[in-house]
Amino acid sequence: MNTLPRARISDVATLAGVSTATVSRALSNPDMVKADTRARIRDAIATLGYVPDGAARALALGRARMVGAIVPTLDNAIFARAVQGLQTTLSNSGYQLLISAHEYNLSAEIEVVRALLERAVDAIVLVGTDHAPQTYELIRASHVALLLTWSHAERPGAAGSGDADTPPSIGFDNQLIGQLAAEHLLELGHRRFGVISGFTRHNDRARQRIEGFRRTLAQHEIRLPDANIIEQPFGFEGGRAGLKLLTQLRPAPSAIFCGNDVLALGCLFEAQSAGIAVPQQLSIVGCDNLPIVSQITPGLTTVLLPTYELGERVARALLRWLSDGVPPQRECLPIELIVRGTSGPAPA
Amino acid sequence: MNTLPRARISDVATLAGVSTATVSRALSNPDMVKADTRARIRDAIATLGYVPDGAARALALGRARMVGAIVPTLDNAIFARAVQGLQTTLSNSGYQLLISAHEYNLSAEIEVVRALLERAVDAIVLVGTDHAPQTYELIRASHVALLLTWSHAERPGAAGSGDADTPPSIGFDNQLIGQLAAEHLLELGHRRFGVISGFTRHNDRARQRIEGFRRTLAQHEIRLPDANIIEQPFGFEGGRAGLKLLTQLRPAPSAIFCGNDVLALGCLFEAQSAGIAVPQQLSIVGCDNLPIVSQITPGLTTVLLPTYELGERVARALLRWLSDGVPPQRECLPIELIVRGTSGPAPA
DNA sequence: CTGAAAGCGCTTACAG
DNA sequence: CTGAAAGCGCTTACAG
Repeated sequence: MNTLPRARISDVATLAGVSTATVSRALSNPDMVKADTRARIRDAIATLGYVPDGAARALALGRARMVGAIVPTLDNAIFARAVQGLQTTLSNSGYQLLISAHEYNLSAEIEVVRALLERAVDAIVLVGTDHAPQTYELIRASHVALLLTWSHAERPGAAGSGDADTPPSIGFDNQLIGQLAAEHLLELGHRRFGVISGFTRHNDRARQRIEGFRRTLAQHEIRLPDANIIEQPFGFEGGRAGLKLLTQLRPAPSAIFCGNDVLALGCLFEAQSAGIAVPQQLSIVGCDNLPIVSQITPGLTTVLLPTYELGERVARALLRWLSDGVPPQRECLPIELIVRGTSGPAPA
Repeated sequence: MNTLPRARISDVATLAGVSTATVSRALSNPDMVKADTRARIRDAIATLGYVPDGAARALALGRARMVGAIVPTLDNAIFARAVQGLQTTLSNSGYQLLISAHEYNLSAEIEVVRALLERAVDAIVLVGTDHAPQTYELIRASHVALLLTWSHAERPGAAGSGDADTPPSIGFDNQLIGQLAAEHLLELGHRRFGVISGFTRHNDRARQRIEGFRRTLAQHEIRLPDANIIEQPFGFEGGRAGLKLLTQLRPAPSAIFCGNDVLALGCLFEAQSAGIAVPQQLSIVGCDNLPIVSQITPGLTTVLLPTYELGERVARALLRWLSDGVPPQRECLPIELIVRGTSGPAPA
């Protein structure tokens, strides 16, 4: 319609015949303004197509109503779903989400954090507890709220700081994931195990899952040799490669716990390609419960992580923190093992 | 370390014994500042942990180095991948991505656009051409750059505006997608067709794909009845429901084109559940080429859309636009049919 | 090469 | 209920 420069609050004020202060109040505290003044302002806003400038508002207010989140990648449905829950919930409360991925590169993360802080976000969400000391330092110096997710945090990274400095976290008990998988497979009579995991360096979730699996086996007097733990890049190919390596072991495992469903599916597909019958000759347990895993045949036995809900919970905790100033309690969302066709009795 | 309030540029200036102007220059035009002054400033920044305040910077500069993108959903890997390409490329040039999803709700989109404009983004990316007039109006009044993607835009939505007002677009030829599917299936001898699509209302991509499919059939004297086009929510269940409906037709189709891979997979899984042999009794063609479709058996015949690259291209076009001021040319990325196991000769 | 000062577009005590 | 004015933390002509 018009090619005039973007309208400012002063344009609205002039057109409505009031001061900018009144326009501002009409926008943020409507009941401080007389009804018909408000109406004139409303009309002026409409005819000018006025949209407030968030940068100016953020500068004056000291808060931008923006939250930054850094996830390992968007290329895994599990993170995409959590981001979706986070975004939707924030959005409903007038907060905007800034999203970045670091693709499992810890030093990339530092730059991403800096970029987020430079946008004057009010809070930052990070996945897991493994982050560079510099990451923690930058965030602390900036006084923005920091919430860790996905892990039900122990003491974070290498920061070495006291308990008072531990950022709050909302996530899953990753050790329990490994434990549930182990208990299920032990019950089925398995005694030789393998693990396919993403790289554990800089990934506390992966380490904890393995640890929970290993610890539970140990309680049943079964040792899990290091050689039986294969680390692979996330992706179907990683799962395939993992199975190839595990089948070369003597004795070969009869049951494999995979760090997530993508690896588990890769493992399953490779088994099918290689003519290994699942679950007759090999049992597989994953983690995440992606929508696809209940569609394929056989269905994947896996641990359900409510990640969309995780995103919601994180958002709500953050919103409360930002408004009340009270930091969230550590929280741990319930998870559950779902048994499907890829796990069965150990072969004789 | 410290619990002092966040450092401002004046703190840095004081510590370094210079003016704020000099600090500002050292940050944005380093070679305007003498080397040893620069060094003192660098040190001051380091000891204070200073991070510039983007809100103030954006206000002074008139640009926030932020781009807003609105996608239908993050819950489809295909959008997640494009967002990933967009985010990575923007990030490398110092731009931050603000992301929102509207979950296929056109009026939700208006609010999301407003939220983005209020954050003073420099540009907005929208998927497809079907948007509320108000969406277009809001963006125009705000003078932010608007780039349409996924579609190789015809005239957008209901705006009814002249060609000069058509926003630039970078996307795919969605009609060609349907055409490639039709040509392939015709060559295999099929004569009875069905389509499973997402809802076409407010979704020009879906409409165009069907149109391309239908038009190509028409060129071969084959009519595609409306009853043979099933609209379903995106998701495996939608694909399953679509197949159930199509198999009730008399004559039932021997070949089905699905608007995307998720629907196609749902259709395939339902065929397997129902004991329909694919491709002996039924051929299926999808669109997207998700990673999973080459892993399953039989592999899915589909049209490969380079969506990560799309995200990159969109980002680069935007970056150029924002720096040079020259709006991007309309662009259409190459696509290709990939034949796998779900399509085969028509049954006798 | 550097500094003093105005200005970016808002909000909010402070007065009235 | 409303307005004048200061201030949020930067940047950038303008002088020197």
